[in-house]
Amino acid sequence: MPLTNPTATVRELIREHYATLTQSERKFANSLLENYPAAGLASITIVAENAGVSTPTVARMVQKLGFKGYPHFHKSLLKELQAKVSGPTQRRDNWVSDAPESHLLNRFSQAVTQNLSQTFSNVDTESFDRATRQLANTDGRLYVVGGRITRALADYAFTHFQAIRQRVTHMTSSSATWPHYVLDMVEGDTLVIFDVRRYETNLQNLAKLAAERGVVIVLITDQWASPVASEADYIFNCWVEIPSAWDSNISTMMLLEALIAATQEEKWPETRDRYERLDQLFDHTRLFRKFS
Amino acid sequence: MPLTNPTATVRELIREHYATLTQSERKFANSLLENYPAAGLASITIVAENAGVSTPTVARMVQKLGFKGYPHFHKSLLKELQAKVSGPTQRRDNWVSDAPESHLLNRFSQAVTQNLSQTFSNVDTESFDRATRQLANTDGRLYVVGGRITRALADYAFTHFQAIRQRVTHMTSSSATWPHYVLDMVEGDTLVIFDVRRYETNLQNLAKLAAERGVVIVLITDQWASPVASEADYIFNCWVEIPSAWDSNISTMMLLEALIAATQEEKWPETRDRYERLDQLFDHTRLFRKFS
DNA sequence: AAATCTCTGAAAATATATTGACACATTATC
DNA sequence: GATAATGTGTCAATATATTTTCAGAGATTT
Repeated sequence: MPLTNPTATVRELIREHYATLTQSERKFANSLLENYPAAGLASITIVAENAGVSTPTVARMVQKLGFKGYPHFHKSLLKELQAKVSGPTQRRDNWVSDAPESHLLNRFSQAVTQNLSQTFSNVDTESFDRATRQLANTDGRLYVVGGRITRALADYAFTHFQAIRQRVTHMTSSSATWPHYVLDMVEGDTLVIFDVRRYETNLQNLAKLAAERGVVIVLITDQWASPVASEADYIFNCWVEIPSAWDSNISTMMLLEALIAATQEEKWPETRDRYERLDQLFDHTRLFRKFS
Repeated sequence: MPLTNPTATVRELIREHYATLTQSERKFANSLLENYPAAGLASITIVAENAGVSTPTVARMVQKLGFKGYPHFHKSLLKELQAKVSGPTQRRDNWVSDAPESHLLNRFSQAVTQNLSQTFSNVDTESFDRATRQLANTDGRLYVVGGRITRALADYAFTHFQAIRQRVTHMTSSSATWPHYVLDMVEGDTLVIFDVRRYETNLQNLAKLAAERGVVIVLITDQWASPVASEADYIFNCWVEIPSAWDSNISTMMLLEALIAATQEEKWPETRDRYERLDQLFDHTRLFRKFS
């Protein structure tokens, strides 16, 4: 029997054919509906056993539903699951309205959306929260360092963390000077390392030296993880692939900003005070226009 | 190898072991994470094929994760799925899977998505394309400058543009030195200015001086537009509001990366050549690990 | 109550999945 | 630049899953 409706979900197919199902076939159908779709994603043997029926019963029933055999049924269920999970991601409301789909901006936005989504869903919340508390801890110094490309992110991090808390240091990207900083690192200090591919050997050495001195290391890296990971206490992976010769750091930036926002929230009363004083200083120097 | 943590989800296990995975194992890991958990619920043959690796690779990897074999891994994934579906709330969007909706990460991600979407749909494609051609034009010099916060973005832009084309200058954020640069600016040069609130008066002065000399000005600013806009030839507005005391620069970064990507595409043959030479230089200096 | 029909699961036959052994290719190391 | 180490896929063996066949158990009809 061909599929009456090739786009129907298995659930719908079962409803549709329920009347023609035999007793033990219904037993399986119920078992599947009760735990949908997981109860149909194992092997026919296991699935049958869980439903309390024999394997031929299951095989016959899926054929009744219009599938060629159990594997066909299995594949169909899987596809449904896939569609459900990737549903929101596929939603492309980020298109640039007046450009064709193939315009770079649209290709780019799609890749970026994908990356952000991946990055977000791979953050371990608990780890994030603990890292935040560590970053807010002003008992120790906070060091920030980046590589060739990520230097800019380290700089951005520095600027913001400096506004939030005291005792922040940006280690310049010239690795020759790093030992000078390490000299003063003590237990309880925090070192934020940005390292995306191509990973820099110097950063790994730095991490090792810092770890030896009891410094807590927060690593922000790409999805493949820098070798620094072996020394790091907190690791955040950012998806960075875009259709281009280099890697995107938008998700890296997002993770960084999220960390900054969380740290700020953690230290709020103190931070507000700092912001106000900073504002007064700006007013005084008249370097900036008042925002209107 | 025993399971280090028998209650960990497969996703967590992958994260935990990611550093020790080999290249093609990661290929599979990524494929699974991208379509989790569906991409791991078919047979090892199909799963491997979808990820573009061989079956033994998958088998070896799941053993690394601590499973006895592929069937064990499969069963584990299934159990997760079952637990999740039968859980209280079924709604899990793309956002952080294991965090409550009110967690900062989720609030943050929502705001960021909103900003990116706004920014994208407000880009004028034609203007974008023309700006790209301007940025790719090596007849004139390309100057990049930013403000207090956006200095980091200017730096990022500089690093990338320098890889793509010749004749790029990053004007340091110390405004005292800007007149020196202006001295050499001529018609046909390009000046990329980053200015988000609070807008800096010096940048406006700089823009005026540059515009007088016939320099094409590309402005990347926020949704309210910096006063530099009146001097600028190309204006890109980025949505920057997040629930925090400061502004987010993720959409700014995205727009910048899009411009870089487009410029690179515009000049592709030349750029590829530059990248290759850059790679050789890196190989030579051995400052970086080869990506694996 | 006998005959027939339908349903069901046991078991064999067949197809497919999984794993292990090996050889080649690639990458690190000296 | 040679050598060792590691990673990867092909292939074969083994195990497991799937389907088919078939005989017996119930239900239904005559």
